[in-house]
Amino acid sequence: MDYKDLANLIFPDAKEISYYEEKYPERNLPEGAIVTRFAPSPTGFVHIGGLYQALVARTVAKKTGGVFFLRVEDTDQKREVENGITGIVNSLKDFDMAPDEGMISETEEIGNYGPYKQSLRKDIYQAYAKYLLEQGKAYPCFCTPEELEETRKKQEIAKLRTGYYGVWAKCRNLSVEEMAEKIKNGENYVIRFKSPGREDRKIKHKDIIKGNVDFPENDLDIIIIKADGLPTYHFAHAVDDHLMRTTHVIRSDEWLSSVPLHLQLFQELGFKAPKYAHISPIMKNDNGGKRKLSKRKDPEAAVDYYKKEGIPAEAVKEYLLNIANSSFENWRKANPDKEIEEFDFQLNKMSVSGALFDMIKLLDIGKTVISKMTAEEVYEKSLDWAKQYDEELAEMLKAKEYALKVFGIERGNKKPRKDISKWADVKQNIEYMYDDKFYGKTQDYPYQVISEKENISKILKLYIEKYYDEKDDKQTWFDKIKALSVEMGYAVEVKEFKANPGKYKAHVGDVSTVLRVALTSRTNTPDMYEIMKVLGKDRVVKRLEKQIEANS
RNA sequence: GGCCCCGUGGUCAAGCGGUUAAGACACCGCCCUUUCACGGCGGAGUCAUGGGUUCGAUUCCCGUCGGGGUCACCA
Repeated sequence: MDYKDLANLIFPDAKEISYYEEKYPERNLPEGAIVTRFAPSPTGFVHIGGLYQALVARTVAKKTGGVFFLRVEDTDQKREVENGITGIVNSLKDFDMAPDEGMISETEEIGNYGPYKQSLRKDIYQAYAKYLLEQGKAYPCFCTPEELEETRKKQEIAKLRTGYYGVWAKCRNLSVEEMAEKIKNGENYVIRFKSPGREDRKIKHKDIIKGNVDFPENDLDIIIIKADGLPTYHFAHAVDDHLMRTTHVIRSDEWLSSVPLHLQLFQELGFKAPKYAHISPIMKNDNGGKRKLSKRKDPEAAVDYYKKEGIPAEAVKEYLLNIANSSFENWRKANPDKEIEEFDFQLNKMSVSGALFDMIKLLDIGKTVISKMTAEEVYEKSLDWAKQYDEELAEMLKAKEYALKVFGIERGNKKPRKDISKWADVKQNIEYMYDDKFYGKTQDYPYQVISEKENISKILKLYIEKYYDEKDDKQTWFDKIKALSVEMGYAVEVKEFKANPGKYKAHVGDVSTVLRVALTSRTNTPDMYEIMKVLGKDRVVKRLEKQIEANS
């Protein structure tokens, strides 16, 4: 009995690895093309950190004419969640980041390097495990969880490194006959990798992001195939990224310390190792301390949160890209209208330490992103959002022509307004342009400097009777407000008012405020001239008259 | 605890032996022929700490402290 016989005993039906090597040949891509993947587990919603990794991975692949694929790592069936894959696929779609290859629904996939769902690749892993077994580079281990726990305790008491290595690796030195015997007796077992490493030797790793990192070699005989026949992450990573011809593994930096193991696995399997880029996680401030954004505690950790809040996907991507490469910001300033894809993203420029998540900055980017949209785009997107999350708004937006006019106010100028940072802001921003909302609310009107009732109604009355003409152009319209100010005895210029503070009680801006408040019930709105145009004469007069009445 | 990573203003960060230590968000002030917003100008605010090395350290080395990761039949 030798290793070969043992391998046959364990995996009698596994194919030769040459079969898979031929089935998944090197990719025929242009020089320098980078192949990356996003490889989440279907264990719940997509985390913002996951989206971040996916964005980075996709960006470098796109930039180099490579491939970005989605592989689902569902080797832990206990943690699996219903419709987990759908959630992942949809989240990527929401951010316009659909993969070139991989899963596209719960059961379907595209691409020639699949299956892209690990639970469907059992045969492949077993073929490679068999390959290692044949060479004596792997062995079955019969230790029970209880035994493992016991050795761990012993190690702890003796203040030794915990784990399955050296003298603690009991099954490592079983004879082939003993192993075969136990298997035939029906004992449960897993397959372990027989590590050739030594803890007292160093291994050098050059990470694209972290730079040079030296570790002790791995000497742990880690499990590669679990009792259920499925591989562990480490083994699946080596086999899959080799067969799928991944060139760059971009993943969260919690994997950094597994690099010695992974490199060893690639080596012993006879694979060429990919390049690694370990991304620092996105953090959050927690009572003065930093911690990773947590799925349980932080709603903003879930990518769906941004969708619900109506923060444009584009803004989230820009924000993330900004964390990834801070030069993005300057590039964006210089190229306000270019597509994100045109930015020359540099993997090696990514920060080595984790960034604190900054919602305020994100919302600021949201404002800029939305300010650049046309009225039509704003309309479509806020309607899409409203249909899902705000019925009332959806109802308001039914009258498309009118909504377009409202969204068109001060839009498209060289200096567009930036007052909407997310779709959830839209309603309160346009509410007063809708009569049922405007009249439906009882509220104290925030008149400011000019607050005496008689003056207010006098201004409004005068304006309607003497000055207001719907056909005026903007200059005439404003000249009339000035004339009204003069007639009321207020300063016609703010400058003049400031120069002679004792001389006037108020100025033209205060008169405008009275009109604005009467017309919209608020003190800050976009350009009043445009608002009045959109409202139209009848509605303007009606609103003003109502205030005259209220102030008489 | 072992191993590994990190530490520039409130936040994201450029800089990598000699700089008035960029820029962005936030904050404050001023300006911009109506408010708000935008925009412009200006302001406050930073190299964790102690030792080296050096003519000179934010930049290099070591220690300390602080933060993070990892040590599963989870990924």
